[in-house]
Amino acid sequence: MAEKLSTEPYKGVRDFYPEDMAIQRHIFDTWSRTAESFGFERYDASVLEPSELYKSKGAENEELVNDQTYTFTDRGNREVTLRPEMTPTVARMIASRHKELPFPVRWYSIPNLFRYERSQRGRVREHWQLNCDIFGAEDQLSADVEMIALAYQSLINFGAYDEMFSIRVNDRVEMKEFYHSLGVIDEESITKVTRLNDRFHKIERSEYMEELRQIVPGAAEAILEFVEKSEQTENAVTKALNALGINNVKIDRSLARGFDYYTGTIFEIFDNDPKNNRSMLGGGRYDDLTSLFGEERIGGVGFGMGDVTMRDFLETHDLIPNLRRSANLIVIPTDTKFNLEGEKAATTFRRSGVSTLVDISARKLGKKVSNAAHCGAGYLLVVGEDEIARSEFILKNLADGTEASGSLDDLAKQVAS
RNA sequence: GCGGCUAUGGUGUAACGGUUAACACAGAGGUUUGUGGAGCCUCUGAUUCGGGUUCGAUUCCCGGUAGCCGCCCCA
Repeated sequence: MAEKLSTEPYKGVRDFYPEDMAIQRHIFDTWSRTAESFGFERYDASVLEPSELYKSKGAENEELVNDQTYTFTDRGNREVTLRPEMTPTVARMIASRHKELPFPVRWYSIPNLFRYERSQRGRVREHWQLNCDIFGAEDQLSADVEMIALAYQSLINFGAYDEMFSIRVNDRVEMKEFYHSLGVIDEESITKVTRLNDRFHKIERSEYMEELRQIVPGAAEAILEFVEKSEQTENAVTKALNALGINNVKIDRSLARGFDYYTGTIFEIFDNDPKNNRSMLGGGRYDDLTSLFGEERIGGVGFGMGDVTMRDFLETHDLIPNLRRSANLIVIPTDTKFNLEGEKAATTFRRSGVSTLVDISARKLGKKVSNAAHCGAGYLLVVGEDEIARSEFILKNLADGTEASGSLDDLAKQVAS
């Protein structure tokens, strides 16, 4: 005997058994439905991209690509990366057709993304993400507000209530103006403060202040006050969201959102449940994603939300509905020698649009009936010697126990209606 | 990359260092053979791997591996 292969999936990725797939479909369906209800169009691309796409933004990115992505060399000696995020891809696609697209463009996608990292709660090596973007809108405020409203609505469409989550909004332009007003001008200090602010809710106040004083000795008190009181303030985005009836939104000056392309509004949605207190979704405004491709600058606003964090949220708040899906009709041959007659009968029902499964197992009739009832089918049809001989069948409604008899065509019409 | 915790049937759990490793669920079969989810009966099936301590290890120690939870990072 050869050495046994492991039944475990590859490190950090998941198998989707039917019960998991049902949840995954529910998440994807809800995402699509929400995005399309805002008039967004779906796009997709390959998981493979040339590595330059991710390295082009400087040495920092090169390191990121080398350490945290799946990158390999193909047989043609090209360096290839499994996409770790969707934004560069969609920027490439937009840049490629920017002359023919009717801006503003509203696009969404549900790509699978890969990152080479140690997995932990809420983070695995392959995940799916709803990505929504509005490109090239002149009215930036409206685009920002619509984007956040879409994110909000998707959670509502999962059955969430406002109290379950909170939307936190910040703005990089406003932060910069604030720092400048304090005389903090150099980029390095601003970057350090931003990075520290990102940990504001995680660390002790004293630790925060200690580090802050080291970076900006003269402005530490003012910054602390600004961050601490941010919830009591508002800006154009939060006011507009309030006007749309979205009230679980707050300014959060500690919000940082990494250090890449965001240039204006940034936002995250947090789970309010202490058991799952984490960010479920994040996004923001970027001025320029396309000049890398030699095209004019096209800005936009977008967000991404992951399937893993979404599922954690739904489980935490008990928002996963009963998703059991079985065939609507189970055909039960009384003996395996009638299985093919059963398949024949099933064909009639399937052609009428009734999902139909033939129980071709060797179990006894009583067991088959039990199973049909157990798996949640709506109807069952027994196919045995008498029925075949007379071409007349009995259809049983499992919900109320009633029976109807007739030809297969008649019964199929009845179930279909 | 760093740290902590865990590892027993398919799943979830139990077992003072001492008989045949227990229980529940799931699965298979039966309940006298053509009709309901129950009940009852039966069966299948496990100590992650490699060392060590011991008369004896699921239990204690060391290491590997894997998983989980943090840190770093977060696209």
